[in-house]
Amino acid sequence: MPAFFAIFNEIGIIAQLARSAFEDNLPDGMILPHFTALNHLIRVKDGQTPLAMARAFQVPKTTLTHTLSVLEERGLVEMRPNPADARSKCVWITPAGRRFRNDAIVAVSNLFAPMEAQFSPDRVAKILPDLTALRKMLDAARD
Amino acid sequence: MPAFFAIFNEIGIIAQLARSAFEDNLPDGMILPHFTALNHLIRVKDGQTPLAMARAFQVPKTTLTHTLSVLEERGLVEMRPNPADARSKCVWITPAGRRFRNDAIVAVSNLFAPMEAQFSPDRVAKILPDLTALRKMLDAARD
DNA sequence: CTATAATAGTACGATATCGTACTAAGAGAA
DNA sequence: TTCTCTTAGTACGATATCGTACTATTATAG
Repeated sequence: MPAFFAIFNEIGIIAQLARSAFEDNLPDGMILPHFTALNHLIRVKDGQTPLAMARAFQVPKTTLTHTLSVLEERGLVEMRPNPADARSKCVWITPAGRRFRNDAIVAVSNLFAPMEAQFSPDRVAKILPDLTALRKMLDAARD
Repeated sequence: MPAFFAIFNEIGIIAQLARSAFEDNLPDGMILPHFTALNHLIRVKDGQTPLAMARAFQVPKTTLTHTLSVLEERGLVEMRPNPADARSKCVWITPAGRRFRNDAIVAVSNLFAPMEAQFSPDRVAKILPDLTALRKMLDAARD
């Protein structure tokens, strides 16, 4: 029993610490989900629907509505009607949104840089596949 | 750059999925932090101050105040004055709190059991030290 | 001993997350 | 076409998290 318990516990703590450290490097009032949404729009593509994004992040769609409304208020994304479906919308990142995301990437690089001395990228690369397998297992278990 | 980014991203997703799955197995209205607090009081010891617990969980003390007030309302913990310091309190787990925690442990065991077929405890044990090292590094970086 | 600083906890307000219920629109069956 | 079911998004309310500011108490400097 304790094996999974221990590992998920450790992972939970790491997620919390990493998130905290990351958010300390974001401008005031911005939090991880704001960055995550913008990053997704660039890494995957923009013009997606809010629902598609909610599924990608595994959060309820009401949570996404809220996150996007914040980003829209701050001019980091733009919501346009979906030409293919009048119920729906498409989310586009703005130039300001791109700038914000790029600045955050720089900040996080500075945050991680000193860690590479203690924890080599090789070592990171070695655990990543196991974590990915773990994630896929949980994802599948979610039926 | 992408190494740490990728690993913290994966860890964040796993934490979210595991938390979700875990909370689905808790009674209505109870969430992970409620269990975490009770579990800590048993695994470490009860009679601790709220501040000591807040530090252990790396959350603001106001968050702990809220969590403990919920647990107290539900009769799962008891707050008593700290005989050594009149500003302070001590948190004691009640028999109902112990029952709740034990039930949750059983539920989570059932949740993890089917996963052991796909992800052996051996494999889990192999990544755990790396995760612990990662956690300690983040903890230290937090100055 | 007294004045000041530090500490434990809480009150309060802002924002985040999420569940339920609703509206509007699309999809499929008869 | 029309009736029904599903889907996309939002409104709303409940709870969680967290920062700031406050009170009460303790520790420390002088």
